[in-house]
Amino acid sequence: MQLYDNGQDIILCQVPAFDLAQTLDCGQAFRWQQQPDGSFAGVAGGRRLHISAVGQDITLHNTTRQEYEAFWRHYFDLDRDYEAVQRQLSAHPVLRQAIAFCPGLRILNQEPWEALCSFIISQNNNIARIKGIVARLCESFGESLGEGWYAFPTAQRLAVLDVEDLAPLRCGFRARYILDAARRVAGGEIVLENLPALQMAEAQAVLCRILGVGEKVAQCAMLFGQGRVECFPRDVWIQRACRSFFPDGLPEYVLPYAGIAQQHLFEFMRRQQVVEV
DNA sequence: AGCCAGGGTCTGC
DNA sequence: GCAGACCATGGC
Repeated sequence: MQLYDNGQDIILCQVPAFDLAQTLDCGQAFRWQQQPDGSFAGVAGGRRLHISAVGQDITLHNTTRQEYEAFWRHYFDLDRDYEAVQRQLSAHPVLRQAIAFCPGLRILNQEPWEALCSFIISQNNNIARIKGIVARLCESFGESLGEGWYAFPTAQRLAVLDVEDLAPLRCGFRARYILDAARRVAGGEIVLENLPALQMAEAQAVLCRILGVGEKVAQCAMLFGQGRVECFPRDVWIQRACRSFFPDGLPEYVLPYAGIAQQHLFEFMRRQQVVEV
């Protein structure tokens, strides 16, 4: 994969397995907006980015080589061999179909707090509405990045708020969940950065101390916010997929990358309206 | 109008 | 351990 730096943009040539829409609009992140020309604009890690693609050539606009190396390279998971992972998962016929359906889907390495908070908001909710709530959360309490863009608010900022302060978000019963999470993280009771060192069950138990965090939200927080690609969050779509296609559980060879398989299945099920057996 | 959405909590057996 | 009510909100 060749990299060019023209002084304004970073250009990545022939990036394997990277489709912007499949990756940024698949329900794993909620802050990317597709532009009329098909490119995407958004914020991650307190940084604004505009990203576009021509074929497999990807351009990161208005960023630097340093920012790319320090952040975006890992955020877009560019050091993982997705073709090898996809080959391994494709041993199962349904996964082969699901991967063929969105072969350019990557799992983003989002910030731990943003992932946790976003998926607390996701519970018993739909993606369009999650995006709206997250947008209002950032506009209300995130640091301004100029021109109407805002960082995701820190746990410290949210921890001092009260339920009434979150009323404009219209997030319903989730308001007190957000505040409970923010207070535990800001107070140091839960150090998200330390969780990857724990066994998965142990890390999950820590996350589940937060009000409104159960197994599914914890698995999402670890998959999307802590690089744990073996996590397998089971939402209603994945439950249906498992009932239909994996009644005896996932095959052994899927387990190390169950989270990647999961995201392909999620898109395959919800976008294709796959009928249950 | 009723059902569903990237679920979880609380109560009661 | 497990079922069932309940939780806010909005799109269909």
